[in-house]
Amino acid sequence: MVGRQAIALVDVNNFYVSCERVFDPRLEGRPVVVLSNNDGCVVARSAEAKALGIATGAPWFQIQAQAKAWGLVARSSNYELYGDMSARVMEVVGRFGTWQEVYSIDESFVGLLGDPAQLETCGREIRAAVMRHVGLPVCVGIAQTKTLAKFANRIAKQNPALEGVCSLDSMPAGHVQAIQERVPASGLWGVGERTAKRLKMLEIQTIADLKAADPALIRKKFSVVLQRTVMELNGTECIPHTEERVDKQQIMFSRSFSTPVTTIEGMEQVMAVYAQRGAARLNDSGLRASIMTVTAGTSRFAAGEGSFPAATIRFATPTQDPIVLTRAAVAAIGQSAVPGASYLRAGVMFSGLEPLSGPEMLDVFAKPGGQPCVGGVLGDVRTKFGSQAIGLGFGGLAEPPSWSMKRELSSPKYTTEWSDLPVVRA
DNA sequence: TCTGGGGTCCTAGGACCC
DNA sequence: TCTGGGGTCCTAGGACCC
Repeated sequence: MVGRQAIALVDVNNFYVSCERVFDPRLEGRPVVVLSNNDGCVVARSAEAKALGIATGAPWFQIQAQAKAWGLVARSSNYELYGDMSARVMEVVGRFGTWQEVYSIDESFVGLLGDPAQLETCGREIRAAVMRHVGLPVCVGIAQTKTLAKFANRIAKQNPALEGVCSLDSMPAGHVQAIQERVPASGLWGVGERTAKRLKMLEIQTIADLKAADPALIRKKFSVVLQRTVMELNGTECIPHTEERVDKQQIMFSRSFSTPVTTIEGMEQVMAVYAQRGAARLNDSGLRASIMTVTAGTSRFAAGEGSFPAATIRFATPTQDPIVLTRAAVAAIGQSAVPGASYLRAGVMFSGLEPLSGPEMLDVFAKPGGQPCVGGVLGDVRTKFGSQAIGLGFGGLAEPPSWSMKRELSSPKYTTEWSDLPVVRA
């Protein structure tokens, strides 16, 4: 048989934890968790931590007390490290595919070609290559559609005997069927809690049940999204692969604070900083925005109504100018925030995006051949001298303000800061 | 005291037009 | 007084994902 098409889903096992382990082998074999921003809750767990019964999303303050007794190690999330490791994994995996779609920070779909035996061999080669070049463990699921590749990947993860690779076509059909009859539909990519509950009312409980359901009925009662899932389960490709990332629709910068902000002036400071962080993202993406939404919120867990102000600003001329955006964001939050409310988070969101084009703005900061704008210059300075090197108003403070994010347990930026390069002694 | 941040896609409904 | 079909564009909200 020549050239049968298949799709592989390659993802890194416990990605954040595995990244930490590459640079700190003492973490090997120990329970390890990685925490969200502000060291709030658990976002990644090692197998040992899962075995302890620690759930994703578990608040750190609730498990911290037992950490010592468990020998549990916690790390703050270090997105610079993970982002850089991700790029390395994607590059290696991409070498094996006829196409590649990067789906998330630790997953990509790749197109493979071959008979079932070749496909499985290829999966093993991908796994070995990523381990050799990047030092991270991956699992590979191979099948005819994305939905099935995801499912195969799950089988690979849950059956150590498969050694990280599951090619659905190499498995006995009865075996696959048996698993599908056992696993609830909610274990499937694209089927969440809500949908699973509604499916149950139609006596559709397992993946096998869903696979056998009438696609037309599913579309009528649910959506075309779920109909596609049903068809993909039956081997018909319905979810297109997009090699090039489609243009972004929106760009956000949103964060919780380490301590509440209760004054209007305080929120104006926050917005001054956040608008600049958002503007920097716009600049990095080569985009400008015609709509900016600023939001803030009190704790979702506090008693009472809470306050969730939101204001939308439209710009007659799309912009990415941090001065314009900061000024507008500060004014908007000043008008919509409630004095005395105990705000815990804020964000800015940009939409109505379009590419920066043409040097229509005459600017003293213009650089030859580049985009002439303040945002670009600020970006260059940050790249060269560090992210805290320059900013406007409160965004230029060298010492972070009191409400800034807490990241007490962070590992060094091993691969992206010269000063954090690991030292090896022989 | 403490509870993440960033996205995508789809649908329904309203405004407006011919 | 009752009463059209068809279309576009935009927005809000739901559901899901990692």
